[in-house]
Amino acid sequence: MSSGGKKHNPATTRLRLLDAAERLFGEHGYNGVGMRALTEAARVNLAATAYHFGSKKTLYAETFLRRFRVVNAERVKQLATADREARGLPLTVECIVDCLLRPAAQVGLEHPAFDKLVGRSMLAPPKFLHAYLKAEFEPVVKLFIGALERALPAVPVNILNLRLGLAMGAIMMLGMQMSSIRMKRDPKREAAILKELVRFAASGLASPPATVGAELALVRPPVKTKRNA
Amino acid sequence: MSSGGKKHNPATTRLRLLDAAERLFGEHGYNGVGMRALTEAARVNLAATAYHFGSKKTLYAETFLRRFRVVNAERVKQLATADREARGLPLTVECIVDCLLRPAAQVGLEHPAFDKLVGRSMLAPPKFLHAYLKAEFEPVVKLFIGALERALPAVPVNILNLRLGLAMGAIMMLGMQMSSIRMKRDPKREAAILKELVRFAASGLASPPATVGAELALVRPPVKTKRNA
DNA sequence: GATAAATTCATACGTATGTTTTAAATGCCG
DNA sequence: CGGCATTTAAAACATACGTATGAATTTATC
Repeated sequence: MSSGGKKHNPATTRLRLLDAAERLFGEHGYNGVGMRALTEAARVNLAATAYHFGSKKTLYAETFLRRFRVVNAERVKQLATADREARGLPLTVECIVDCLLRPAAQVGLEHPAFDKLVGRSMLAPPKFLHAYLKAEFEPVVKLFIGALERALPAVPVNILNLRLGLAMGAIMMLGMQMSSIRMKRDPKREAAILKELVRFAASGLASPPATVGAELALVRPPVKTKRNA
Repeated sequence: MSSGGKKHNPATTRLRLLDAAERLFGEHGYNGVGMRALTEAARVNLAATAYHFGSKKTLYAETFLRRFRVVNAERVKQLATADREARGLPLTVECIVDCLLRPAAQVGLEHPAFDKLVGRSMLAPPKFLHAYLKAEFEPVVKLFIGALERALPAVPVNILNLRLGLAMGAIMMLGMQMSSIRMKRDPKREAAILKELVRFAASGLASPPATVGAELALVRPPVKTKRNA
């Protein structure tokens, strides 16, 4: 770059872009929003995206990571707290599921636009997102699967993996419904719905396996990585 | 149209378009596929979409309806059969859920591309799809909610509605996972996974309500229609 | 207050978008 | 044969796309 340029507010441009991206990508999908519409909604120059994020794709990825980083950190923290307070005893399934879903519900309620974005783009993320998401989620999933294994020794781990996926589908569905309803926030109602969601997911996770396990051998085929315990 | 034109095969053009649309829209989303790419993949003239479907949007909608019509018809049929064989007794939850999920799993396994399309576009369908989908799904949902009410008199109907939505999220999640795995079809394994899914969903549906019900009063706000019982 | 770095700006580039319009070419039915 | 529906190729339509450029302007540092 040469010199020069005009900065109206110090660093709000990044945030304005992220907020507009969260809302618009959630409403119309990645390919449904052009840079013109996006930058105008953010009241920002067309070239600002390239300057602050490098490309539209990177902005999209950052829109996810900004929130998921805090969600996943909170998940890990709540699970650790619960684990500490249990003093060696295995956690209940409802407790584990609560640690998993509460932080997501929290962020979803505070940012309904993000809920919509997740529902729209998380089930089938564009290929360029895979790397970002894998890095962000893998360790968290590993942690919770471990806790579930200890809480449900009777359920084979591959079935736990399958069921955890189903539970994540459920929460996305709920997020979509909630975010498209739009009403005044009501802590009592929100707590009740979260409780319902936790109950639903925990119920499914803890139910006696429907299969002997051998027939399900490959719900997920073994991922071939170098370091694969 | 003037005159002229060349017809290679009698009426395969429609089908080739629908098949290519199912695959490509599932892989890249509605806005991620251009008419040029689509018609070339279908080995069909660029103008064929306009001729047979009128527009890209209509083709997209027809891609959904072609399969959902058979899925929903099969759902209704299986529920009716089960109801007849029960001779007045209320159906079990697992049976109802089986009637709901088996036809979808069937079609999903036979057409993995459609599974992908559903997972990508069903949670947050483009606005122009709403009308089509509502007309296709509303009566079926009403039917199954009725059956669930009879099977689970202890669970308030608004909670049933919520949970049914969660269950649909779970099956979409499963469809996505399955369709992205890709392996030789294995009837035993497929049956086992369907059983797992049914178990998961039925478990969640039948669990004792976590809330007293009043606090949840408006999971879905009352839809204001003219004819609203 | 000067100098340099960071940021914003307006604009332009090349390509792709969905749709429509030409025209001619083909198969089918009566 | 004459008419009809379908398919094709080719081109044009106006608009939108994501990104790059280089200067203008603001902020930071001395």
